[in-house]
Amino acid sequence: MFELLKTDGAARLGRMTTKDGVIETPVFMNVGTVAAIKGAVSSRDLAALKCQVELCNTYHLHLRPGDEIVARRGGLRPFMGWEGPVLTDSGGFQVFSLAKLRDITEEGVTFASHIDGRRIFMGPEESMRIQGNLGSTIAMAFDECVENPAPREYIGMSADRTLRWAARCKAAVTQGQLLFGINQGGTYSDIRIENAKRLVDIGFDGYAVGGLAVGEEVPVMYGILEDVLPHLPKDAPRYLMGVGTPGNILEAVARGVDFFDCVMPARNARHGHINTWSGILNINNAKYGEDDSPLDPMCDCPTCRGYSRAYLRHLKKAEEMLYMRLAVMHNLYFYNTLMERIRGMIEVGEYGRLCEKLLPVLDRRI
RNA sequence: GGGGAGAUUCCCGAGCGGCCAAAGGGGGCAGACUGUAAAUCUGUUGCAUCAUUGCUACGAUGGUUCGAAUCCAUCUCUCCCCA
Repeated sequence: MFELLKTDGAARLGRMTTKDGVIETPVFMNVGTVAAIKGAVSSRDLAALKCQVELCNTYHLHLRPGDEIVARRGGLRPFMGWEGPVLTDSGGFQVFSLAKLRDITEEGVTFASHIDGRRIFMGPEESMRIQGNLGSTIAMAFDECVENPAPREYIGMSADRTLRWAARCKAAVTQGQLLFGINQGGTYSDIRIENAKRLVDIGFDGYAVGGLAVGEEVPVMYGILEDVLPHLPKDAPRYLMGVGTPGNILEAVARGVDFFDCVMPARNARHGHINTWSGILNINNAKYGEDDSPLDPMCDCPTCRGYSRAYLRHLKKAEEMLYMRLAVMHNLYFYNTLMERIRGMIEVGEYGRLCEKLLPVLDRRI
């Protein structure tokens, strides 16, 4: 299962062994919500991008193509041609992102499908059944992700309900699937801590911190991590959901997080923001029109090995889909390489030095 | 040769006496994006100025008017129809 190999301060080097493959942590999971990385990047490409885990979404795949269709193809992994581990998000984030299209009760959430408006009910049992059909390596508990800031009494009520849902998820999870519980509690540390303790009492294969990076200030997020992580078992992986920028990841690893996922590298790439080891480059900018250097001279991803900024900018301006593919591949490679460097530096006990070097640089605009 | 239509800001295109530096697109420039309803969204786009404001602009020139992109005259150029 999960082995903690080494620590460097609060930063952890770990290894999670699953039936679908080994995950070296800290890890960044590459987001393919509908069983596809947006930007025409295939599961085959992912291996060349040092991806370890692909993340897919329960809600989206339940709507289309339908989880039973996926189940009949043997699950997500054979369906999308990815041989490594898959984590499925439970649909809890859609309780937040589709807030205008849903209604919550103790039993679960009724969504108006964003595709055709038809009513979809999803509660803990439904989410577990769907994730079982999807055949993911790791299933996530069905939770309510609440925007920040939110009134204390709502957060308290919601976190309690999410906890009851977590217990129902544990009872309903498909045999052979790993299940991570999700800590909630908004920006209120006492609610978070109490919630974390009770989550640990139920017992999960891993623990996620959810409901962060949804409106609160970044230092508040770091504070919550400092308060909550010490209450989670050391021998279980911790997953900070939906985070974040390279700087966010460095800071969170320094506080003891092992798993990450985020749409940023793919979405930002599609929109022109390119991660480099000197900061964020916006390929839309006119100054790159005749720049013959690669996106990042320090990068050896397939994009940087073959194409110039001038060409990428042209493809972007011409709205050629090749732009997206090349840019998304670069950013994912960057994130996965960042995680590799993080692991390497924890291993040699120099994680602090890596942070000193990279933190002032990676999230800055160039 | 005869008859008709038109020339607007980088482009297309609306406006047809004052509320016009002039709608709306496009393009350009810039910004946002954190468990993806996102190949999306926002701002900006004559010059000068912090701003008030000033200057230059609706093919050209002249005119009518307190006031013209809008009305009149002439000119230049485009397009369509008939011979």
